[in-house]
Amino acid sequence: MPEVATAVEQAAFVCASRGVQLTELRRQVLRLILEAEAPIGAYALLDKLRGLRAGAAPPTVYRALDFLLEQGLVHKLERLNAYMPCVETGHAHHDGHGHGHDHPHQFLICRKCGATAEICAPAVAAAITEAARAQGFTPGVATVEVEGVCANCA
Amino acid sequence: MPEVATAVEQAAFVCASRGVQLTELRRQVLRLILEAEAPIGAYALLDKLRGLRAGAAPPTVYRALDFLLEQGLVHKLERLNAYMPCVETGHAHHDGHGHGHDHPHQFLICRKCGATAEICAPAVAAAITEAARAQGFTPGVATVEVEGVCANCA
DNA sequence: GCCATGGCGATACGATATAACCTGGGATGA
DNA sequence: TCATCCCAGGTTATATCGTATCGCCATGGC
Ligand SMILES: [Zn+2]
Ligand SMILES: [Zn+2]
Ligand SMILES: [Zn+2]
Ligand SMILES: [Zn+2]
Repeated sequence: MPEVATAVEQAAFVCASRGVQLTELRRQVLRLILEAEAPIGAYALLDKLRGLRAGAAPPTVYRALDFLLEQGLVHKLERLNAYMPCVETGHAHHDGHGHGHDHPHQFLICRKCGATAEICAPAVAAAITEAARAQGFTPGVATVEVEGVCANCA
Repeated sequence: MPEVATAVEQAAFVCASRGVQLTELRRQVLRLILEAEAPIGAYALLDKLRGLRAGAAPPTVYRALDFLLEQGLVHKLERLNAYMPCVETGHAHHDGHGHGHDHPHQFLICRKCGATAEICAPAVAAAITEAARAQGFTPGVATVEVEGVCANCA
């Protein structure tokens, strides 16, 4: 998977430009998430990580996940308790609505094959903001996860 | 709380009309969820339930929750791993977009006080459906949970 | 050298959720 | 009447998800 290596290098560049360290452990965890074909749970990740680091324990993987989540390199799927890579990583040519870090996003989760796509639909974010404000609510981060059937499985 | 009793009776009516049983256990769990001031976790529910049923165990509460979720009487907040009553229960005079069972809904979760409101914003549902279809994805149930600050806490 | 910081190994624990098995009661139908 | 089935729910154990805490070591100012 050459695109995995590319994504890891982009992540390393992003981290370097922010003055944070993409250490070997974090790199390994990111790579495992990138190699997974669908969102992957923390303990599945731990099993795979043990192939690379004998002594890995839950805090090992959770600390790496915390870092990757903070940096916006991966996302957590709340419905699945699982993690997947952010598709926006390394899109340095983008700007505006927060690409690369804490950007608005939505997920489409296929109930047949489990494939999950991250999309960025400004119209959805705008509708949510408006609906929240209509209730006097000041919106922050919105979790949007849609279960359904993907194009391949239809 | 007279409105709790009313809501339980409405739920009983809805269940009877569907030919399913709102048993004593399910009624107790629904009542505890209705009495909670914010979304309540399964194990907090279990603690309270033990005041009513000495031998209650995790499966006791999870089975009741499964039933109440299936019937659309309560909702699960994925970000919180907690449960709250559906505000639409018993709105028999409503029809159209699925009131009372599997209806589109969104949640506004206050990060200060934890108060959570269920809203129904058709514009949000429409934007999500459109964004999903644009990807060739056939959308089903959408989880929308917005973290932010409520009107009281602003 | 000294100390602050950050990464991470290691143990333990808490919180969330399900699997597997069994019992009893009511409906159904011979 | 009795066999049969389904369903609710009790019981025990286990899987999964996530934190708290301690301590070691390397790095980098001072
Ligand atoms: Zn992203
Ligand atoms: Zn699919
Ligand atoms: Zn509802
Ligand atoms: Zn509030």
